[in-house]
Amino acid sequence: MASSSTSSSARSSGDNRAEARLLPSSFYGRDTLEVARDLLGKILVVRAGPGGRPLSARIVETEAYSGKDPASHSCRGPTPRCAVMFGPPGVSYVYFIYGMYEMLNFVTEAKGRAGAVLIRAAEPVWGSEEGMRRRRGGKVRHDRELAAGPGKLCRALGIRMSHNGLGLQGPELQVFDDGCRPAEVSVSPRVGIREGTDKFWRFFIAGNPSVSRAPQNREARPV
DNA sequence: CACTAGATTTTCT
DNA sequence: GAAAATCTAGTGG
Repeated sequence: MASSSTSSSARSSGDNRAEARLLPSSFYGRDTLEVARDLLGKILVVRAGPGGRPLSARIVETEAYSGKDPASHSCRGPTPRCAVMFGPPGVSYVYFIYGMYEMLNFVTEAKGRAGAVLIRAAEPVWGSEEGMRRRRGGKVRHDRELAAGPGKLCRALGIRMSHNGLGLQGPELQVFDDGCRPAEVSVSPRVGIREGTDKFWRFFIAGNPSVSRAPQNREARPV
């Protein structure tokens, strides 16, 4: 592998035409709904540690959670679990749920305002054979299913509670813009919540095979 | 295809 | 003590 890990460029997929640009923290310090939509098509890179082999995947499905919305962990103020949502943007928020699964979020909004985007699904770009498939237990038929859901995504990429509060500028976590723009974006109610179901705050790339198969897909509409 | 139950732990009431 | 921003395997039509 070539040197210069300090460069903001990165070869990500088989598409080397465009030079990938590391997203600055100002990208995240905006309205949560805008960040959730704009994250579609971006490349997430996860490194297990210094010298660890990177895994990368293109984000294809997100959800917005912010402020006092009853569906958001932030709705009752900065509890120990969700305190990071109130901190500076461009940081990871990882929490554990259902006794089994980690969930990966990116903190949004200016410091002091609570917001986060749940990364619900991604399309493997690099490392699916060596890393992701092994982490998923080897019983996944197609690459497109490796990270087609928030729990699956964390399993495939090796995201654990130790990733909570890490900056998205690296070295463990990075998000790149490689110039790709989703052809068509759809919205729907968020998945797995009981309150706030009236809001269409789930975003996904229409027709992408790595989008999770959620009941909400029936209610989806183009944006 | 639709629906159900079970796994299993952190957080808050 | 109950619910939770989930997934899988199983049943039945």
